[in-house]
Amino acid sequence: MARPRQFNTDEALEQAMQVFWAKGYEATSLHDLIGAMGISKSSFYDTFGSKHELFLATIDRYNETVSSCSVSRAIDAAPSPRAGIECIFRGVVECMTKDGDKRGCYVSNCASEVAWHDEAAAGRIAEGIECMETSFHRAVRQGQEQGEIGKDKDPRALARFLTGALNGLLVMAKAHSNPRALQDMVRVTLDTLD
Amino acid sequence: MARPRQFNTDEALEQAMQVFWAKGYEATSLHDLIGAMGISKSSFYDTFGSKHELFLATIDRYNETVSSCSVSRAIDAAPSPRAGIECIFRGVVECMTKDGDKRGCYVSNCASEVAWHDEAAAGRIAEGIECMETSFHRAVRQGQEQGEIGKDKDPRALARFLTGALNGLLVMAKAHSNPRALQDMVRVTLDTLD
DNA sequence: TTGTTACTGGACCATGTGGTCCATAACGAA
DNA sequence: TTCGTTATGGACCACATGGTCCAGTAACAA
Repeated sequence: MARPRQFNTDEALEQAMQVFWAKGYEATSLHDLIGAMGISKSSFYDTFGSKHELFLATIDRYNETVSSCSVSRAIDAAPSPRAGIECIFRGVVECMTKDGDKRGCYVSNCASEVAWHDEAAAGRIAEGIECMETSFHRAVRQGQEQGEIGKDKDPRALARFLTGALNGLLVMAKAHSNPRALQDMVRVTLDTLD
Repeated sequence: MARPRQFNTDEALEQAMQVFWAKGYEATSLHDLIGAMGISKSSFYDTFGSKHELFLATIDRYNETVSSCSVSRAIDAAPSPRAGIECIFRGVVECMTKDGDKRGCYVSNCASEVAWHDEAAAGRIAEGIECMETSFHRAVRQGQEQGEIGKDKDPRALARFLTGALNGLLVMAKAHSNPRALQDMVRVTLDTLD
């Protein structure tokens, strides 16, 4: 063995994800990527193989680090499971209307853009979606145990519904800058938990 | 005056929309477009100005011909407003799981891909979304008058919710090929109408 | 027949595309 | 010091990109 790796692969992957997230897969060029990653073209191909392989890797990374945590973490941080769910939806509305960050959810964006052209990506995207569902499922069951979510509801169905509603909210928010429409949507969504 | 127009502008626009719909804006090249439209590059630029102007025109066209009709039409064709709403959601599930047409909704795809980079497009996309909302709003009010949708609900909020839920369903369906998840989502969505 | 117009195909443009290759440099371990 | 490895920058590739321009052709109205 000689000379250990210099640049941080994870960090480069993170930067690449940010670019894909901000611009979309097709609209992102190699130039954009190596610029953001801070590595040379040669290193790029040596380490990540191709633009497409890199892309797949970023979805994996998102699933492992962002997706699997963000929903779960929000729920764990909140005073109760139901409050956690509410917090997620209201947080999305706030984030998408107030500041400039309208990127939405990476896996949701990928689903819209590439999921049905790109089999390899589709599998990973499905994993990401299922991961959200699982987090919601856990929250719903906990909420039901604590009596703040109707016990007559099917927790799996509710989790799937919440996952879909969240994705829908993100799409709406990208077009519709009117916060009232988003707030209305969230209100009705959250009412289903009663 | 001499020689009237030969190729049908509307038809060409329709074809262009189909390509953008199938591939997305960025992934569509001029080559793709003029091939599908069946016109020469020269005519393309003479008539439509640029790829981007053409794109905007396709969104307008979608709003005028597809979007404004599809939801309204489904509702009008159904035996009752509520049945119409149900029909739309179940239709999406069937369409996205059974046959190969996973393109989803044009305006929804555009919202995800370009809405927040592209101001000009965003306005038109917002119009499209509002159009869906309006159709749902009408259906909800009619359903309430006929007693099949809870009269205690705010029809505007419900319409916005349904619009969001539909968009969410489309995103889910692109990734998730599992029909049960989609059916679950639809069931909970439709339960809000009670 | 003539004039006007709609349209085409192809040449041409600069630049960008994803991708390969390689000589060279930096560096750490043996 | 030597050797193996990691990295770089730049040359190079073929082709695609969106876009312009124009000579030529086809069709119709007057």
